[in-house]
Amino acid sequence: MRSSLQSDDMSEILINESERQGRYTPAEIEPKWQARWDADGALYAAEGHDSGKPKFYCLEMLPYPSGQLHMGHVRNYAIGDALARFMWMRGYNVLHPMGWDAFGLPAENAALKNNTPPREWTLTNIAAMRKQMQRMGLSYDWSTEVTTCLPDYYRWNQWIFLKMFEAGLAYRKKSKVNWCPECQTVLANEQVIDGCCWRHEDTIVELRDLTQWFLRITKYSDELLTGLDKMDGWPEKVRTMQRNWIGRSEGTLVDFAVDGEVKAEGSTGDLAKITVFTTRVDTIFGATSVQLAPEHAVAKAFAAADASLAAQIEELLEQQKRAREAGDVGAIEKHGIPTGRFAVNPFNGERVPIWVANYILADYGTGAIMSVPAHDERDFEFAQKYSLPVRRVIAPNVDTDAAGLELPYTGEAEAVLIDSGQWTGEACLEAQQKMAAFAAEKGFGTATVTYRLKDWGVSRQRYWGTPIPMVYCQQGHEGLEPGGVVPLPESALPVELPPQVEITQQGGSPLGRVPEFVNTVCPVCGGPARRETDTMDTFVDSSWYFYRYTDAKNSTAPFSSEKAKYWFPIDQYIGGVEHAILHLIYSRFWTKVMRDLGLIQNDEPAARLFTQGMVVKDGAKMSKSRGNVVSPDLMIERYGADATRMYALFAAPPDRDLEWQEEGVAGISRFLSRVYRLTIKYKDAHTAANTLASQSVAGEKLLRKLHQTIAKITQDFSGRWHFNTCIAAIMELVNEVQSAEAAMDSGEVPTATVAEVFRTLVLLLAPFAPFVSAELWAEIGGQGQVFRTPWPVADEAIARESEAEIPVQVNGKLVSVVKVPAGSEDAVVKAAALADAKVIARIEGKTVAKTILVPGKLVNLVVK
RNA sequence: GCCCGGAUGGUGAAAUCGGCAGACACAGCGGACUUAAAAUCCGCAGACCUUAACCGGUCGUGGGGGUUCAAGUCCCCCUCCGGGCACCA
Repeated sequence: MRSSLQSDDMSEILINESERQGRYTPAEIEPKWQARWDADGALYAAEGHDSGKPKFYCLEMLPYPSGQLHMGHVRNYAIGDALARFMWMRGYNVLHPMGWDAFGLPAENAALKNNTPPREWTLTNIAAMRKQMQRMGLSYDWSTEVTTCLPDYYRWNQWIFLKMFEAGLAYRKKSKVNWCPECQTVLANEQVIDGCCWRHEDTIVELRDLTQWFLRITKYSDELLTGLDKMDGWPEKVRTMQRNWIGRSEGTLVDFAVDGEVKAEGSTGDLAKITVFTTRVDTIFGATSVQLAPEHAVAKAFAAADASLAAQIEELLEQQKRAREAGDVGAIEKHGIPTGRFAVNPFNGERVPIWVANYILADYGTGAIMSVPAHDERDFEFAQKYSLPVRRVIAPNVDTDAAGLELPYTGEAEAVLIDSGQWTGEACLEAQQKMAAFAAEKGFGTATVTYRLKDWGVSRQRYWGTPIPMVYCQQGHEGLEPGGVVPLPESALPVELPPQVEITQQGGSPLGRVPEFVNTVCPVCGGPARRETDTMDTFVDSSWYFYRYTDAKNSTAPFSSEKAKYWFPIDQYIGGVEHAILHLIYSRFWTKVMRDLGLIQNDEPAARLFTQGMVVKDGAKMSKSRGNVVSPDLMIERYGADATRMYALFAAPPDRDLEWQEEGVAGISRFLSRVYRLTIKYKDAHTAANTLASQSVAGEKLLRKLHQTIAKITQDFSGRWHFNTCIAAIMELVNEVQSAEAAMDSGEVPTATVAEVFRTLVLLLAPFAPFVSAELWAEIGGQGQVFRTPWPVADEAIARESEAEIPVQVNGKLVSVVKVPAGSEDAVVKAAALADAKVIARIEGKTVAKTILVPGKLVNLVVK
C-alpha cells in the first residue's frame, strides 16, 4: 500500500517535471534574469562621449513616487524601453535614465494621515516603485538616478534660483495670486484649470493679494512662441496648445484723456488718462464708451469720490465671486455700471462715457478697453443690454449699404473703414498700422504686443519643496532697507529642509513655525535675519532634471556643460499630453535660462516629443473612484512582465487610447509560450553540424517571411512606432514557423535555416519581451547580451516574393486573382488576366475599352 | 463659439503613396486529443440573399454628395464622441 502510494507520488512528480521542461514559466524566468540584471550595475550604463557611436538620449517623463506604478506608467515605459533597446541593438550609445519627481503635497498629506515624515514616506515609495520597474525589466541606468527631494539635487534648484535672481529673472512682487484652499498654497496660472486647482478638480481657486516670488518667463515669450515653428519633432497638438497659452496679440495702446479732475489719495499712477489696449484700432471711430475692469486704478479713484459707485463696484465684484464659487466661471452675464464720467477719444475728440464692467479682465492688456459695439461680439452684447449707441465704421467695401449689414460685423481681412475721418476708405489692416503710427507721432498711443503668458509664480506655502535661498535682513544695512531681500551666497547652499517639522492643516508656510530654520544671520551685515519660509513649486524640479541625468553625481555644478553638450537635445521624450503646457513649457523656459547662463548650448530641451494615449478600462480612464483600476503587479503575477508590457504595446498604436482587456494579456502570454516551446524544440539546430543540405521550398518560404518581418519592424521603429503591427508581424512569422514544423522535423528545411530563423526571431522579440528573449538567447547559445547584439538586417533579395498575386477587376469590381512571376512585364500580367476563366466569363461579348495596370498591384479592365 | 483628434466585424484593431477592406489578436463556434476537464493543436468566422450543400449574388469602413477606371484613404456638407482653448479686447 505504502509503496504504491510512493510510486504514485513519484510518477506525478516526474510528470510535472517533464511537463515543465520546455514550458514557458515567466514566474521562474523573470526573477532569474532580473536578479542578474540588477546585480550588474553597468548593464544599461551609457558610454562616454568618446564611445565612437552615435548618441541617443531616450527619456520618459519621471513619475511622482506615489508608491504604486499604474498602467499609464507601464505603457509609457514599455514604449521607451522598446525604443532604448532597439537603439542599443542598432549600435547607438543610449542614455536611458529614470528618476523621481519627489517633492509635493501628497507626502505632506500622508504625513498628516499616518504620522510618517514626508522624507521617509517618499523614500519608501521610491524603493517600492524602483522595485516594480525592475520587475518590469526596464532598462534604466540606475547609476544616474535623480531624486528631486534630496539636497544633492535641490541645492542646484537653489543655485540656479540665485543665478536667476542675479540676472533679474527671479523677483518678488505683490499681486493677486491663485490660492487653493485645499492645498493651502498658491498656484501658478498654469496650475489653474477652469478656475479650479489642477490637483483638486472641485476646489475653486481663490484670489489673494500676496507677495510672492516670480520667474520672468515672459522675457522669453517671443522665443518660446517662435521656437515652436521649428519644433517639427513635437506633435502639432502640443505646439498649438502652447501657442494658445502664450497668446501673443498685436495691438495698439491708446490714451483716452479723462474729462475733468480725478482725485485719489495715495494713488501713484497717472489718473488723468485711461490707456486702452485694442487689436482693432481701425474701429476707434466706432467707440461709444470706455470700459474699465472693476480693479482698474481710475475706477477705484472714481469710487473713492462716490460712495454709491463704490458700493455698486463692490456688488459687481461680489457677483463675480459668487459666480466663481458656484462654478460658473466663464459664463457670467455681463454687467456694467456707468460712472457718470467721460473720456476723450483722441482720434476724433469725442467724449464717451466711462463704465465699469465685469467682463473686462484686470490682468490682461491694460484692464481697460474702448467699446466698439458694431464690430465686437462682446461689446455688442453689452451695448444691447444697456442700450448704448452702436456706430458702424467698418464695411466689406466703401459702397456697401452699411445700414443693411448684420451686426456685429467683425471682418477685417477684406474690409474697409467708413465714417472714420481721414481714414475712410482705407483697408482695415493697413489702417491699423497707419493709425498706430499716427497715435505714436501725436504722442497718445503706440503699437504694442501683449501676451497671455504671465510670469511664473513659484512660491509655495508648503513644507515639502525646495527652500528658496533668500533671507530678509531685519535691520537692513547699507543700500538695504530693514526687512530687505538678501540672496544667500553659493557657499551657504544647500539650504536644507529641517527634518522635524509639524505638518498641520493650518495655513501659512510650515517652515515659518520652525524658529531654528527661520532665524539666521544676514550674510552681508551679520545682523539678525529671517529666512524665506516659502518653498519652490515642484515644477521647478522637473524643469531641468533631464540635464542632471547626464552628470547625476556632480557635487560642484548642476552638471558638466560638456556632458550636456554631448547628450542634448533629448532625442526622444515620451510622456502624457497632460503636461503640454505645464512641465513642457517650464522646461523650455528653463533651457533658455540655462543657455543664457552659459551652462548649455541647445535652445530647446527635446528634439522629438511623443505623447502616448491613456490607458482606459470599460471605456473610462482608470481611477480609484471609478473602481476600474487594473494593477500592473497583478498582471505580472498572472502573466509575467513580458506579456504585460507587450500587451500594452500590442493592443493599440501608442498614440491612441488603450482599452485594457485581461484576456488580451492572456493571449500574449499564450503567444510567448508558443515562441518558447518552438525555440526550445529546435535549439539543437544552433549547435548541429552545418549540413550542406540544399535549400528547399519550405526553407525559402520561411526565410522570405523572416526577412519581410525584419524589414517591417525596422521600418516601424524609425517611423510611425506602430508597435502593435510590429508585434502582429512577429506573430505572423511565428504562425508560419509553426506551420512549417513538419518540414523542419523531416529535415526538409536545412538546419542552418532553422537556426537562422530562431536566432533572428529572438532578436526581433528582444525590445518587446526582454526576459524571455534573454532566456531563449541563452538557451540557443547566443553570445553576450541579446540586446547588445546587432539588430538583424533585412535582405531584400530574400524578402522578395517570387510570385505575385494580382487582383483582376472588371469595371472596378474584383473578379479574380491571377498568379504571375514577380516583376512580370505588363503585357504578361495583362495576358494572364485576359486568360483567366472568371475574367473571360465576365467580359464575354463586351469590348475592353481601357486597361488600367498598376505593376505589382492590380489590373482593372474597363469594359463596355 | 474656435482649434485639434476620432468613428472600420461581437471586441481591440490592420490596410504606411488612391489599388484584393477586416492582417494580427480577443471573445465565440466546430473538431482532434482526453474517462472527463483544463491546456494544446486543427478548422470556421462582416452582414444579407440564394442553395439540400457546394457554387453564386448583393450590400458594407458614422450619414449625404462629389472627383476617379478605382475612395476607409482625396474634396464639399452634416451627425456623434473625445481633447484643448474660451469675456484675452
